[in-house]
Amino acid sequence: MLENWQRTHLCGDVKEQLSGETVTLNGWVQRARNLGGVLFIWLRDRSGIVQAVFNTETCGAETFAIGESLRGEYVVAIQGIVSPRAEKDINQTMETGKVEVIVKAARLLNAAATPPIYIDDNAEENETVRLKYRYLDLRRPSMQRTLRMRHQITGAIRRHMDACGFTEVETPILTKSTPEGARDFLVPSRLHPGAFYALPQSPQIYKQLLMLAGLDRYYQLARCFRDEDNRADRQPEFTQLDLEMSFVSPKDVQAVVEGAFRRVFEEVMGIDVRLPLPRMTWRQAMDDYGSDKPDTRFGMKLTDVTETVKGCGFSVFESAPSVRGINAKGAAKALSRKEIDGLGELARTYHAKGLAWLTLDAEGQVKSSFAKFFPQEKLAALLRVMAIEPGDALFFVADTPAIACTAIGQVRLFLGKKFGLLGENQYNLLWVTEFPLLEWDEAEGRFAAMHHPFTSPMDEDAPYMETDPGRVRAKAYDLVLNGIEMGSGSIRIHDSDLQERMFRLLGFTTEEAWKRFGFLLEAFRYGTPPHGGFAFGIDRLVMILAGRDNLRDVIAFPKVQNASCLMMGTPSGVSGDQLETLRIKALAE
RNA sequence: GGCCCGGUAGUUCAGUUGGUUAGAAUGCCAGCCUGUCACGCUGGAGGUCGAGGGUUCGAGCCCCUUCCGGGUCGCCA
Repeated sequence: MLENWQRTHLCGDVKEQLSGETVTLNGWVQRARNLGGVLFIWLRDRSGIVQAVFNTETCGAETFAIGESLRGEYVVAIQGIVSPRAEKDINQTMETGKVEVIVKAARLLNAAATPPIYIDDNAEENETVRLKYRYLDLRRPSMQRTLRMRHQITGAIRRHMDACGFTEVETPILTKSTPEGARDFLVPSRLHPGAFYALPQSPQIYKQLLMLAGLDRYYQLARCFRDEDNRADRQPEFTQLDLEMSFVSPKDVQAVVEGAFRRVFEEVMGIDVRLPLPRMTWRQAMDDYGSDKPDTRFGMKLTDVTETVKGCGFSVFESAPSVRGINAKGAAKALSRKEIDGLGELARTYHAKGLAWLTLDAEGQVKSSFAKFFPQEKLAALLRVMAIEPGDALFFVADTPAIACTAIGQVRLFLGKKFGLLGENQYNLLWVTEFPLLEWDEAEGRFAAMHHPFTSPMDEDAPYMETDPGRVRAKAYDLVLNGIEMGSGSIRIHDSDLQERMFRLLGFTTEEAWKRFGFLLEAFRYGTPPHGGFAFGIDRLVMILAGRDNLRDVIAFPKVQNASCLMMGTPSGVSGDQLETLRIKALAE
């Protein structure tokens, strides 16, 4: 079909070195400028854009007529001679701007309807339009760069895992619904009317069984599915690096994961990551940053002033189990009263009842929402603990420890962003360790696994599982990058008795546990090696490294917030025949 | 499920206190033009103001409902 029209070069590679050579190029018309007797066509392919010149004197009337017919996004092949441009005609803004291709012959490979969006990185089309015509949107150079970067990242990871002796194993997409965790996507079974497969939320159980099977080191770039509400950083289907290792302690798993990150940063970003990464316990992260995924690119750490404000006479502080504060250095002047009110709104979003504030201006004048309730010496003590200096602004939240930490932590993040404390090209990776094994589920009235029900308690805490479950820490660890949770892992329970104790803690009877996970408990009896692993989100990593702020930009064909695909119209209804085959009609009646 | 923001030519937007035939830019179509590079000039076509209902003499604008898109809380082991 292409015959002699197959390209000899890519558009972006047409530079001065090729001057005088005859080249054949294939690509899309980026823009056509017709000046009458001469016309300029910008030709684009994945490598870049180059200018082609049609001139009646150099290409003949027939070829010129083809050139005149060209419109945006037409697919063409051109043959011509690479020619340096005259000094005055050089386009400095173009990679290939010192040359152009003097067209000798051209062939229209395919016409194109007028595209709804212009293919350009500077275009500002609404995302709805972009997603409906995703295949056009992906023609934009920035989108192609991002997808190539994603490929580089997964490539670096695969090379690292290979070098570490891991075996990639594919686990089923059609799997079994699990009771804990997120909502499952279900697939009806034709051969078993009324029964359903579930799409995997993660290959968790399979990878543990692979350890039992003696694979020793497994990994997979696994597609995972969760039927929950979406966010800028949450899609219903996503990809994670999933890995599991036998005969290991947390530091062995962390070493492999760290190595993967170092390799990615080195190969893709040219950044040297120093190992081992910093560690921080969950307790310390919550106390200092008010988050289990601390952004350590700036300080403004939290201070626990619960003790300091005892007996201060301000009932809001005194009646709360915990009072946490931050000192925004030098922010007193920069924050208007309206902005401070806005911070209060922010704190309320995270369930704080309010935000107490105090500013000290350069003249030593105090303004505050609460100081008037304080006796002089108590206020002085508080300001001393907060290390206040003229120009500083203090903020406090009084509530349960969890709410106080989270709310003031969010105020901290907001202020960090506002005052430009988040380094542009700074990447702070760290481990958060010693997570609690359980968290209290208010709605269910029982403890729930913080990580998942196969997570091992720390040896020294295991004795308290029955007597004081809330204090038990887990052999669980998260990797955090710039305040975003990249992934989490743990050492698993490999002992059937301990696993049964865990299920009991989560409110399963032995019978229920066996019904749900019988195959796993059964398997554990046949010589399970101690094992542990990790999983981290590829999409989020690409998002951060590509400098994007939502996942849709790093996924070729993403879903929108309500989990539909604007391009294909997914999900969609199906025919009555299909429903009948699956017995779904019968089920509904 | 809650809260917040948005929806007007293909696209990006403007549209005053509710007042004549809803505008601009760009894109598109046609004509002219031999060195443009966001080419230029002339002309033209292009609208269910997301949808439905209401208030009003009169609604793009006010009210209600609803759909769609975004952000977020809950949720996401």
